Amino acid sequence: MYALADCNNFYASCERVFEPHLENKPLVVLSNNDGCVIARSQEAKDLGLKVGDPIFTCKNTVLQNNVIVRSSNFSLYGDMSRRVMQTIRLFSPDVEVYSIDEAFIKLNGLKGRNYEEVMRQMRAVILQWTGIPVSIGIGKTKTLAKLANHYAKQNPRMRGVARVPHPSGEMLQAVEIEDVWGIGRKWSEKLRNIGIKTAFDLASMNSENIRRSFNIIAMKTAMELRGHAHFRLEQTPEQRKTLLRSRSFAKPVESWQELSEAIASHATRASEKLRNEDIVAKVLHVFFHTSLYNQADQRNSAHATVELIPPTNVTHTIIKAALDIAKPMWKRGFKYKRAGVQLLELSSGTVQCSLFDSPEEQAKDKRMMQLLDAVNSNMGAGTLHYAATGFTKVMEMKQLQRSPRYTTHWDELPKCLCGL
DNA sequence: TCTGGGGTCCTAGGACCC
DNA sequence: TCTGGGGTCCTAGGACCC
Repeated sequence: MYALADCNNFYASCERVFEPHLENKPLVVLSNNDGCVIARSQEAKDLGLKVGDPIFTCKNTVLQNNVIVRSSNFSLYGDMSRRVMQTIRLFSPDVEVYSIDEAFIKLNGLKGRNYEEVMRQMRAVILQWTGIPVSIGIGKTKTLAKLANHYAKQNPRMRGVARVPHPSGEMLQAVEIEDVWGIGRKWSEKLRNIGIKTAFDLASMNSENIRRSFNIIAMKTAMELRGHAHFRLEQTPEQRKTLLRSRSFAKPVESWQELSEAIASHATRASEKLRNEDIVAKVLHVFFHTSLYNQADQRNSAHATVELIPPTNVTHTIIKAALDIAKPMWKRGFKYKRAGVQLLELSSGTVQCSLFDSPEEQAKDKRMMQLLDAVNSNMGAGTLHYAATGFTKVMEMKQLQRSPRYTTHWDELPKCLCGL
């Protein structure tokens, strides 16, 4: 048996933990640079605000309903997530952290006990210790646990915990096809066209037909709905295959100076991430482009790939390689809106050196990176950085409404929540 | 005026091998 | 008109997830 614990309106709930006066009010959290809605409180959902809506198109709804608007505060969300996950681990050792606000839990260790009861208890503890409300779904497969979770959220009378019953027909009929885990917009549309409208309908479909019309994942999803497990709990995450660092600019960028600083910054962040995971990259991809909403003659998109020989995670090596391939692609006169650096063919362990590599140089680079990481870890990110990342603040985000980083910065600790 | 930032997997088709 | 039978690797595009 599996359970899925999913935090309710996670980012909005995090904002509320330290600002209880936001309870029961419509609240949205925006993407980087305050562009789009990425999270909503229930009240904001009820007003029809959608994830992905550009905030400037929602102006009327926001003003008329006094919707509270917050910039994203990932330091806070990441730390709150860690606390929730830690609490979950006290109830079962078999936990897969599936996303920042969700975890699958294998319930086998709880045999003989009433699963719903234990999960209700866990839910209460998480709420008490972290202030975050969660919903929990229980089922024979991960897909069914997801489905039960969705059902719990839709039906307040479940008080946050639902379990797929035997027989499962009624609950499966109550869940729309697009709400099934693994069935997205395109497939839902296609399925609806052939009369498949609910989870129950999909579970009743012939497996081979599903595989032919969609793919093997869709087929496995249908089988999971019938109670046959195909997706396992993945506790030790597989080594990542790619790593991307990119961002839109708060203000469009025209000069090579600013663009190069942005690319160097992304290269820096990506390299740090590599070292953090003790892996190296063999392939580097750099891209930048103007706004997708520009007129055709004002659009420009550039990307290039280069092999890193030997594979590396050294910041200055990656910055140099990135700038070397980016420079010839930059065109004067375009307003660039986004840039990024992607690393591929990642691997861990020993690296095959090439004939002309110098082990002495590599050892030196390694010591330098260790020192760099140690300083930045002790004294704050960016304390020590490469000049190539610049001083123009091109990477600074527009974040007008960010709440304090209550739990991760000494200067921003909450001083008093009790009104004294 | 203003439109996020990450990931994974599967499939088809083409190029190549014997 | 007829035109072998197996493989692998790579890439682009499209689907999905949060």
